[in-house]
This record gives sequence, C-alpha cells and structure tokens, in this order.
Amino acid sequence: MALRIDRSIVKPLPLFSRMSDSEIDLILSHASSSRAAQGETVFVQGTPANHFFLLLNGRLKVTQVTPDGQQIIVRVVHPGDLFGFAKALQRTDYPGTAHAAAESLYLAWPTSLWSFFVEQNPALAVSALQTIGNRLEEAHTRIREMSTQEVERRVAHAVLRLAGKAGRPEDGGIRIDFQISKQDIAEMTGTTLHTVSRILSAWEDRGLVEGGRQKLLVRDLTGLSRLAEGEK
Amino acid sequence: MALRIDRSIVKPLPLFSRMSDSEIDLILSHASSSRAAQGETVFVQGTPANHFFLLLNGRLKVTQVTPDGQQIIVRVVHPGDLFGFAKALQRTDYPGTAHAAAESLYLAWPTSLWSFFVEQNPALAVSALQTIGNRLEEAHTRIREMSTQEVERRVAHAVLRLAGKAGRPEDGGIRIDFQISKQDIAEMTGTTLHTVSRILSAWEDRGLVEGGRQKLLVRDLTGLSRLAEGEK
DNA sequence: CGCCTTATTTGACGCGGCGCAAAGTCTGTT
DNA sequence: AACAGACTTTGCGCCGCGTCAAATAAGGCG
Repeated sequence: MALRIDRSIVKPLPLFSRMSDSEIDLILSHASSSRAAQGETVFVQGTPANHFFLLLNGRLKVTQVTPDGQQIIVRVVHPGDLFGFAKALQRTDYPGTAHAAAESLYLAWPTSLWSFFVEQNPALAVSALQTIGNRLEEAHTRIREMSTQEVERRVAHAVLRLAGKAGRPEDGGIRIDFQISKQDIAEMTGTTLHTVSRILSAWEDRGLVEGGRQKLLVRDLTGLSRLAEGEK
Repeated sequence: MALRIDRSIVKPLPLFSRMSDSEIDLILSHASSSRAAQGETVFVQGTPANHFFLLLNGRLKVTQVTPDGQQIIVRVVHPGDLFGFAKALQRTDYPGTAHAAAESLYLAWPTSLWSFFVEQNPALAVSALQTIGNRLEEAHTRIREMSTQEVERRVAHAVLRLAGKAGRPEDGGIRIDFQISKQDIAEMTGTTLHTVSRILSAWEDRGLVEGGRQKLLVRDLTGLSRLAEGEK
C-alpha cells in the first residue's frame, strides 16, 4: 500500500496505451500496490472477489481445484496482465487461486470500481475486451491442442509459449524466468508429472532442453518448434 | 437484408438490457438481417472478418480446422448470442467457420462499427465484456474437464449443457433442439465418434438417453447428472 | 553438516479409448 | 422403389499414457 506508482510505469502497457494522462492518473489514484513474496497467495478460489489486479512485476500462477481434488493451472500471469477481474465474468467470487511463482508487485482496485472505470473510459473498455479476447483465444488454442494432439506435442507447445512469454536469453539458450515444476507443466497440458518428466528427459537426451529442479532452459528453440508442429 | 427488425425483438436480450430505446434503435439502424438455411455457411475460417453478428433464431456450430485437418467444435451459438466478433479478439480474420445447424436468423454489422459502438455505448461494452467473459469461463470449464475427466464424464457434461441451452421439453424427456451428430459430440469433447457412439449406446441401454440419426433425447436428466459428477 | 521435505526420475503394468475395418441404417433423391 | 450418400454401430487389436511403487536427488533449515 505504501508504494507510489508513477504514471510512467504503466503507460507503456497496452491496457493504458489509448488513455490520456489524466485518465491514467485518475485510475491510478484509486489503486493500491502490493507485494507478494514467492509462494504467497494473492487471492483464493471461492472467496469474494473484492479486488481486481494488474501485475507490474513478477509472475503468478492461477490454479483451479476441481471438487474431486484435481488441480489445473488456468494460466500464468505475466507482467502487464490484468488478473482477478471476476466482475467482468459476472462472478462475485474468484474462480481460481493466484499465487506468486516469483516475487511479484501488483496493483489492486476495489471490484466495485470496475463498471465505473469501464463505463467512464471507453478506451479501457476496448483494451479490456481485447485482453479478455486474447485470453479466450488462448483458451481455444489449448482446447484445440488437447483435443487433437498427443501429449508430447502439447508439452512442446506449452514450453514454447513459456519461452515466448517468460523467456530470458541466456548463454546456453532461453531460460524460463520463474520457478516451474514438472507438476506445473503437467497441469498446464492435462497430463501427469510422470509423463512430463519422461518427455523432458528424452528431450534432454536430444539436446533440446535442459531441466533441473523447478528450472527449465530451452536449448534448441527451432528443434522444439519442429516437434510442436508434429515432426518427429 | 429485407427484414425490418423491431426493437422489441432484441430488447429482452441481456446484451441490450442496459440500453435506452434510442441507443438500441441507433444500433439496429446499422444492422442488416439475414437468413441461413440449415447447413448453410455464415462465415469461413481465415476469411476477412468484415462483419460481426447476433443470432436471433436458430442454431449455429462454430468449428475450427487444424493445419493437419483435424476439426473441433469451438462452440454452439444459441439465440441471443453474439458471434463472429473477431475484432474484439484483435483479429482481422475469422478464427473459425460458422454454419447453421438449423434454419437461422441473424443480424450483421460491419466490423468497422465495433469499436465505435463499444466506445459510444458503455452499456454495450459492459455487456460485451460479460458475454466474452462467460465464454472464457466456458472454455476454462472445458479445459478443466478435458484435463481431469475421462471421456464418458465429458460427454455427459456436454450433453447436459446442450440440454440446458438447447433443450425442448418433450413427453419422453428433453429433446436437443437441433441436428447433432455423434461426430459433433465427439468434436465437442475431444474424442472420436466411435467412442461417443459406444457411450450413447450404453446409456440407451440404461435408459438415460434415446439416440437417433442426428437426434438426441435426454430421458433421465438426474441420472445423467450423477454420471457427470463421477458416480457410476 | 546432516536431516527433512519436496521435486524428480524410472520401471513395471494395465487399461481406456483410438485406429481400422466392415456392416448396418436412415434419408433424401431420381 | 431403388440407389447413393451420410450417419451409426460394433468388433478387434494395439499402444500411449495413466497408475502404482520405489529409488534418487536437490534444496532448505536448524
């Protein structure tokens, strides 16, 4: 709550790109900023959605638990992403749980302001629509992959997406820039950690990636892409 | 293009619920209405998204074809649903193909008006957000099911959703109110028509449903629900 | 530094469900 | 009425991948 957020921090984000300075200032004036240490929880599935958020820095995983105890990762939240906007989904509670996969910094607004902002600020409405629209398209992509592709290809796609969204170039390749376990990858692709472990081991033998405890380094991006496209 | 659309036809739709009469009239004045006969195509995947639509009557299936020729059903469009609003997804082409599963009546607007409408009309923006939000949630539900449930439960859920959205009470049970093939159900649940056929045959033996060529009647809703919840 | 927890690896095994194939059935058409 | 085309059913064999089990490794912490 302490941090003062300067306009310049959020201005480059697509969400704010079409807003005037005064509009941005107005919105920021209602925000509170918070920090979440690695592993900390930002909101919990099923609790009242009192706030919606914008991730400034770090990385979050949003998970859902099914009634019978199975868990899936709904998505990974990257810097610049809105998250927890349950109101837009016509919900009063959070459909998932968000916790920090790395030290994270985010802004929070009371949910009650969502409609106000959107109605007050057409540019925000359009941005928000595009944000959710993108998310919808990602979800469809995932459905398509799960429907039609075997596990190895799905894992390849998931890793490629992570590399694109959270990849940091490193001497040996592209480092996934936050802690990610095989279990996480399994929950992102609809398989088991055992299968993921086997697949990554095989890839490691072929020099495509390099694993480690909660670590992942992509060595051969094009090789992995070929694999994702279905070539053996 | 000929039909005149009266305000009263669209007014009950949630999309328009928060709009004034004059706003509705303005929007309708830009719409053209069309009819699609059963089997006819409304738009094709990959073609420029020149229009967005609202289904007034009938039923559409939106499909996607993967590069390697696999097909999935992205969703079924029910009366009152917006569809083909690629603009909101930041796309210039349609990500899928829509064709009529039954005789359908719909409105069409030039895509170029989308931003205009949304910015001009905050209530529409909020409605559209909720519409897409709902769709996103549906997609997540589907992902969750595909990740964690075996085929039979997924099919049960799919049939229950159809019954809810497109069910017409009939003396023997609930009739799915449009032509739907096993292939369709397979593409909605990420399996093959063979498996769907087997599952429905088994259900028919147990008196849960009654099948037919492109027909489906749900006989025992609660029994099917139990099955969907995981009870054998 | 050694213990404890958590993540990972690997093997063995079995099965759900997919691929393949062929027969059966319904509907619209000529 | 017969035919063609589309949809459905059903059997069979195989295999990808989930399940079960157990060993190993890597950090974190006192």
